[in-house]
Amino acid sequence: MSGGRNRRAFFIMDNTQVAAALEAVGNLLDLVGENSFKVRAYQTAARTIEGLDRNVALLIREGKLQEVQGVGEGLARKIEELVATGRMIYLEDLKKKVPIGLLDVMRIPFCGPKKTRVLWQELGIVDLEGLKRACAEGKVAALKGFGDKSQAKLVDGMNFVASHAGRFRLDQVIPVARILLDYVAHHHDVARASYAGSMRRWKDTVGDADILASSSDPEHVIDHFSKANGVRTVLGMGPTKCSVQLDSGLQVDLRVVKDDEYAAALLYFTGSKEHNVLLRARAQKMGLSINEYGVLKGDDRIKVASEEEIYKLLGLSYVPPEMREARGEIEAAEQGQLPQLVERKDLVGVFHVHSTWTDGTAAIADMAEKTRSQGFKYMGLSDHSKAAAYAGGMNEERLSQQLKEVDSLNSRWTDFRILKGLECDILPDGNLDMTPESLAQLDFVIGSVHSRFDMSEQEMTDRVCKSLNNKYLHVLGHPTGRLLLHRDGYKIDLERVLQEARRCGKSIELNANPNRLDLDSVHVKRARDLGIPISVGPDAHSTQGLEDIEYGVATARRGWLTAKDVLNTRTADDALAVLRG
DNA sequence: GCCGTTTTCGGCCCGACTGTTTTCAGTCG
Repeated sequence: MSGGRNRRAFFIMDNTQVAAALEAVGNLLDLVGENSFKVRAYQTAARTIEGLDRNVALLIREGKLQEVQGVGEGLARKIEELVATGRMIYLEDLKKKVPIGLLDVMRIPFCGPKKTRVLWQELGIVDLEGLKRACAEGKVAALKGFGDKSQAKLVDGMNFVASHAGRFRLDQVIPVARILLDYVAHHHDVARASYAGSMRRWKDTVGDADILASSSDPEHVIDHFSKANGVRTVLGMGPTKCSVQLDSGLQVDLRVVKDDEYAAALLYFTGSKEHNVLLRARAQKMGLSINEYGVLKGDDRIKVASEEEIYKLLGLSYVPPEMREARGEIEAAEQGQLPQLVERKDLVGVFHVHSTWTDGTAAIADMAEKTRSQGFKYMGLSDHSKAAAYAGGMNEERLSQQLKEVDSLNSRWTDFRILKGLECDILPDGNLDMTPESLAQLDFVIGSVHSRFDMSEQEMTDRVCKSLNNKYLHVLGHPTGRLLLHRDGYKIDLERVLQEARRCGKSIELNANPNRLDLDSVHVKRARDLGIPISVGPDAHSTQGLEDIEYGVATARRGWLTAKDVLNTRTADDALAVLRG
C-alpha cells in the first residue's frame, strides 16, 4: 500500500502539473488585466519549473525551491501549498472570478488576453461555444477594435482548434502512461504488459493511450487499474476492458487478455489499422487468419508467444512498431530489407541546444554537464541570433563573448566537448542574420525561419532555398515551423527544399522537441531516400529538454532511419566534416 | 511577482506586422 501512496505523491507533485497551475494563474491574471510583469513572472516560472530535471517536491524538502530562477517568496509559498495539499487557493479564487472557458478562447491563434477580455466584457462570451455563436451573428466584427478580418481569423482559429480537439502531444501522454504502465505491470496477477496503439508507434500526436496486459485474473487487474491515481472518471468498465479519463482529459484504455492471446492482441491493438489489414490479407493468402485473440489455421489455433513469431509465421521479419504504417514495410520485411533502425544508444552527441544567453533556462555549463551525463561526447550549442529579439537573440558582439565562455568551459573535460554554433535566423530575403565574419568563427550554423510565416509557398521556398546556398549554413532547422496542435507549418515546397539541400550538401534537422517533431516522419524518410544527413536535435531550452531526444529518435525510426543516416551518430570531428562537405 | 541592489523600489526583452485605426493596440515569435 505504501508503494501506492508514493506513486500518488509523485503524481500530484509532477513538475508538469505545478507548471500547468502556474501557467493557468498567469493566463487568468492576464485576463483580468493584471500587471503584465506579474503575469510574466508566473509564466516564466511555469516554464522554468517544467524544464527542471529535479522534482519540485524534492527541492521543497531540501529547502531549495527559492534557488530556482524566477521563484521568490510569493511563488514558493503557492507552490508549496499546491504540492502539500494538491490545491492552490489563489488559483481557485481566480477561477471563481474568471470563466474558465476563456482559457480555451485564449488558445485560439491571434486571440490574446486583451481581445479575449473584450469579448468577455462586451459580449458576455465565456467559452468557445459562445464565441462561435457571436461570430455567426456578426457581433464580433461590430466590436470596437475588431472587424470583418478579425472575425474571420477567429473563425479559422476555432476551426483549427476544433479539428485537433481531443488529441495530445506525445510529451503529454508518454510520462503519464509510463507511470500507469508501471502500476499495471507490477500488479501480482499481471504476466506481461505493454503500451499499444498509436503511442507505441510513437505517432506525433495521439487521441488516447492504450495499455495491454495479460493475466489469468483480468477482473482483479481491471479493478486495480480503475483505482489508479490521477483517474478522474471511469468511462467504462467490463470484464476485459476499462476506459478511464485522467485529470488532464486524456483517455487511457486498458485491455486485459489471457497470456496465450497476448501476442496477437498486442499486434492487433498496436496497429496501424492499415498495417493490420495488409497483414491479415497476407495471412489469408497463406491459409491463415489473424484476429485480436490469435492466429488460426482453419479451426486450429496456432500457438504464438510473441509478435516476432506471428511475423515469422507470415514469412516476414519483425516489423518494429514505429514502422507499422503501411508505407512499404511489409514488402521490405518480406524481402528481408527492413532497415536496422537507429537507437538512442547510437547517438554520440547532439546539436541544437540553448542556454541562458538567449531563451534557455539553464547556463551553458549546466546544459553541458547534463548532456555529458546522458553519455554524449559533445553538445552543439546554438543560441539565437539577433533577429530573434523575443528570445533575447545575440548580436555579433555577444556571440563573441559567449564563445569565450565556451572556450573556458571546454578546458574542463577531456572526454566531452561543446561545439560552437548558432541557431541563426533565415531573414525574409533568404540571407542569414549575422555577418559572415561572425559566422566564420563557428563550428556549425543551424538556419531557421522564425519570422514572416505568412509568405506564399513560392516566396518561402525561395527564401529557404537561397539560405541553403549560403556557405555558412550547415543545417536547416525545424524545416516547416509547425507547432503540433497549435499551429500549422508555413507553406513550403518541401520536395524542392530537400532537393536543394541535397544539391548543396546540407543537413536537415529532425527537431526532437515534442511540440514540433519537425520534419515529420514521411519527409524524414524522403530525406533519407535522397541521402541527406539528418541531425536529430533536442532544441533543448532546459536541462529537462535534453531528454526530448527520445521523441526525435522515435520519429527518426518512423522515418526508417538507420544509424548511418543520422548526422549525430558520428563523432564530433566526423560530424563536422560532413557539415563542411 | 522577481530581482538586484544604488537595502526599498524601479525596472522587468523587443521589433515586425496586422487590422484597425487616422496614430496605435494587440499579437506573435
